[in-house]
Amino acid sequence: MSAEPVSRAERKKQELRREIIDAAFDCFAERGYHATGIADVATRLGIGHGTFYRYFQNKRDIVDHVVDDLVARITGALTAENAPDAVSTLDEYREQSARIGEALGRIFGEDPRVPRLLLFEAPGIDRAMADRVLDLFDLAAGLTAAYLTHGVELGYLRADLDVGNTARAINGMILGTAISSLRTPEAQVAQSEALRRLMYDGIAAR
Amino acid sequence: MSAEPVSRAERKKQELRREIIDAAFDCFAERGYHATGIADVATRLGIGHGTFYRYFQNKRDIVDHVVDDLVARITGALTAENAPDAVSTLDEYREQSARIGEALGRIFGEDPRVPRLLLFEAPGIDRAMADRVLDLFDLAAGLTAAYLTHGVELGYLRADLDVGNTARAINGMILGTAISSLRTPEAQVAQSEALRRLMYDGIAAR
DNA sequence: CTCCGAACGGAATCGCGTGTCAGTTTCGGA
DNA sequence: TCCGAAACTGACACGCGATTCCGTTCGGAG
Repeated sequence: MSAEPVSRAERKKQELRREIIDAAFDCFAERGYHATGIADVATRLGIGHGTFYRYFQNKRDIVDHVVDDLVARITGALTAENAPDAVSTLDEYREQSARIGEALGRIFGEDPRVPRLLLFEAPGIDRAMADRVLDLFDLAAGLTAAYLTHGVELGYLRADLDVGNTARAINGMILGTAISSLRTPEAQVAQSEALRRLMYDGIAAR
Repeated sequence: MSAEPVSRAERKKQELRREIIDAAFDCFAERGYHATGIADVATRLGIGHGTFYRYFQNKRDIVDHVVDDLVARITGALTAENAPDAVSTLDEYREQSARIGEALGRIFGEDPRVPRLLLFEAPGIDRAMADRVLDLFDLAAGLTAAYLTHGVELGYLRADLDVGNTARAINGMILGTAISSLRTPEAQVAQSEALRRLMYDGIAAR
């Protein structure tokens, strides 16, 4: 982008940095944060664990980078190509939510290590990390709320909708889907469909 | 119940055992499992940490007992005085779910340490502990599914309801409420109402 | 009051994992 | 081919916390 001193060696360095982050993700997600030592991460890459400290301050430092990565991927999927004001009818909205659901399903369902790290490991590391996870939930709730608000304004959603709390409820269902997929990844699609059905039709007999 | 050799000293012993479990719960929930040492738990009670090992095998052992306690409290609230077949109309069902919601709200909302320990600390301890948490989710899903099945059979719920997956979606919303209550405990009631509204009316305009 | 076994406390032990550092290797330029 | 700088390595030095162990205290039976 700006600077251009990418001197071959510099590129190698960035590449190793990436690999360390990926290896750390693997270890943390598989064995758990507390159970993996720096040595484990290093061994997985076939480097000495001293080298690790040339790239990251300490163990706590790297898990932040790992989570940065995940958060970026998720917010990317959430915002990309899906502006709230791109739709104007209930049916279009339903299609859009299916699209978003698919994107999330791809991230969470395709690799169980993602939800495992983000939902099971991260919150137990630290107060600070737990707060990051809660921040992510808040961010997602804000996003969902924006969609709902848009729908209320255009009139295809109930006028008396409690936008904020309904958004949290919907995100809760998504969370539930992500967690279920830890045990039964194959049920994910049906789960996602049931979720949408609940949103649009409720559960009551007509 | 059965035996009667409760020799005063024996009662004292059981009492201390209880106190240790409670103190451990406090410490784990406040500082986190990995951050609290046995010494912290012992100090909080004013006993030597050697004494701890007269009551529990090791650190891992006690957290199991702490979780046992929580699980018992939750399943108790879930099953007590709320049999699925106690209702026969949609309105009654709605009242019953409100009652269950209140019971859960009392447990999760009244003391944020409960959801914090159960949802944020426990899953990161161990695979085994993570499995216990997932088991609890499954149990809850089964329970919710029983309510839904009953409603479908009596005809006040949609005949084509995907019972299992809808149950998981509903539990997800409850989960979302519990997590929200970590940051905004006061919103819990509104959250719970929005959840029920979503279940019964959906989000679409009429 | 005396004695004995159980309960207790906390100093000492032990193992483990983080983070450091001095010696070694690699690499690019001259 | 050689040199210096930068990167890499892994043995080592901690510190920390779980668990053990033994001298001391307590409680209640005789």
